[in-house]
Amino acid sequence: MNQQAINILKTHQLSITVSRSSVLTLFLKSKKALSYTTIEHKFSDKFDRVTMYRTLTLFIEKGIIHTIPTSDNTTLYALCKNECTEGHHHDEHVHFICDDCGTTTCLSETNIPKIKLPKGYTAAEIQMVVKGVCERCI
Amino acid sequence: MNQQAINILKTHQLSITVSRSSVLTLFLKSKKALSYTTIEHKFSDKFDRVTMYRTLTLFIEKGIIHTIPTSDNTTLYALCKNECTEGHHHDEHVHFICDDCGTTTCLSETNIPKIKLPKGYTAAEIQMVVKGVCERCI
DNA sequence: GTAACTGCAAAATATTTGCATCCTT
DNA sequence: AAGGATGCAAATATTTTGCAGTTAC
Repeated sequence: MNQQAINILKTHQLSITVSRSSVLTLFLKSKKALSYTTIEHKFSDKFDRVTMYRTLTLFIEKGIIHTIPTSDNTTLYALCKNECTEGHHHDEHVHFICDDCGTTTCLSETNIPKIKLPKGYTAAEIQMVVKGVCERCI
Repeated sequence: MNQQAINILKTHQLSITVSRSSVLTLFLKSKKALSYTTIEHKFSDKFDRVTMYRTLTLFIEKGIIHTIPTSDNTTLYALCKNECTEGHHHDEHVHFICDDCGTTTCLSETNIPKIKLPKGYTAAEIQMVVKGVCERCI
């Protein structure tokens, strides 16, 4: 089992199981956002669909991964950065979805600019998704 | 039937039917984003679920409505502004989701700021969703 | 050993498709 | 009248729940 994955699980006081560390390792390796279908297919021979759902739900609750909103109504999951704590996501970077290869990347270095909201509105969380062509598909 | 709804349908060369104008009227009246469930419940006694799905899909194709990405994996639909044309959405404003009342509003006056992407990335479409407290829930 | 995790079966929910009928143009 | 739109039935896909067996600690 991947040591980094184990550490993350320990940090969040979760028991170390094969399915959890496998899913986490996949995220750590791929370094991009993954759809539920991708994850499920990757492990369909090893774990049950239900376990996948429960694992992902748990990771979201614990602030280990977060969902990325996409306009085409698919759910994408990506690793949170360390600042995420349980129940409160700080995900202040831009997500990029490539129209060509379909890959979603967290542009960790690209911060979301501050914006001025109309009078009366208070922001708690901002998400920004850019679609276009990524560096690998130019 | 609402005349404004009829005009929109005509503009997009769609035949005028009760279900289409009803759905469109709902959007015109509510002036906020609506979930599929909301729309379906509103008309469950009048139209079939299937008709709702087909109507919404058609409106999206024609550039009449667009989907709003949300982090909690629900799909929201909102009216496009006039600049939207078939197959190509220009939806360069910010969407605001109120954590209190759950309402999603299109902040038409708040434009999405230009951002600098990493080398190699080209943007075609940008979406920005802000969560927080809206003017009605302060 | 015990509490938590997993797998299986099945329920509940959401979405899509085919086809006969009805409505718009 | 003709083509498109709708409703119904049913197929398919997605997500959730209950419970018994298994595993981590």
